Amino acid sequence: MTVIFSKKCEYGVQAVLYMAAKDLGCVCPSDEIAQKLKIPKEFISKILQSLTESGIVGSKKGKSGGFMLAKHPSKIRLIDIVAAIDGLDLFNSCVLGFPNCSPDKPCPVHDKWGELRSKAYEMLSAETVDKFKQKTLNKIGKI
Amino acid sequence: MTVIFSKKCEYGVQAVLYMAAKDLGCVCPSDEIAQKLKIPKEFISKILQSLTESGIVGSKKGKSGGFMLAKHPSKIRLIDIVAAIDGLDLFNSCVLGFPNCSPDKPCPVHDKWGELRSKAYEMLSAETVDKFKQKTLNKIGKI
DNA sequence: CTTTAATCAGACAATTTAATCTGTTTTAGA
DNA sequence: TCTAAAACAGATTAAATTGTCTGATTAAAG
Repeated sequence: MTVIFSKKCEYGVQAVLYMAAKDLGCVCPSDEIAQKLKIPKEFISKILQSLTESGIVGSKKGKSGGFMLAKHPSKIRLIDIVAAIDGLDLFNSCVLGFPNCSPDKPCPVHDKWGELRSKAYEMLSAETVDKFKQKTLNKIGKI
Repeated sequence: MTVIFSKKCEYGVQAVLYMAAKDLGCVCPSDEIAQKLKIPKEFISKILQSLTESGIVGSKKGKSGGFMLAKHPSKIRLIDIVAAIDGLDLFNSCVLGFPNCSPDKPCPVHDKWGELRSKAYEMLSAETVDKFKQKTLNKIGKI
């Protein structure tokens, strides 16, 4: 099982961080990304296609084509990738699955969880992919 | 999709909170719990059986039987229920799904996520189900 | 112009998780 | 003792997620 994001989302974030760690505007075929990150190639290809529709990633067809970031890495927040793939329900749904969990009908852990959820949201909103360049390069070298 | 716990785990925590909100030692048939919490009855029955094996819940067979807490509510932590159903991998797995994520091979967000994960673990370890009695009663009244 | 390597599109298969079904055993109470 | 209501056990189905396959389209390069 995954931690909080779907597999699609995990792989999507990995791929965007990977592209952000390369030279600006660099074109990456999905096969390269799949190999470097050990992700099934057809799967990451599909995910990158959906990120293309979301405007986070760009694509170039044909020989020597591939994917590239559609924006400057400093303009891509982690939350943008999550929102594009998994959506933001995660940050509005009840952590215990109670129906109609809301401030006026709070579940028992509403407040305790709310704090953590806000911190997570803030972190993902504050961090842009350019900030992870060095850490991503380190990690990729060790996969 | 669920937030972080599986549906089984969400329902398991709900059911234990429900029992903790009732009188001490009170016997609850799974049908009652299913109706009050709007959970499929065969499903919650299975979940309660597994919590019985884990020693968190006790059971009484036959007519006027049902489930009851096997320990005093002040001795049941939220993390105990999570551990029994979903396990604790959640708190050791890479949030981005990178292979071999560890302090010496950290993923790009290892530190940022680590803080949040620790806080979540601490909260679930600190909170025992007796503390949610009033909030649970409030919520159940509004489902 | 042909070949090659890429995205793209959509169907399909496999796996995991969630939920249901069928039946057995147990026990309180009439 | 009989019946009803419950846990218990195991098989099965359904749904969602993950992963694969086939083929079409596109474009660079020889």
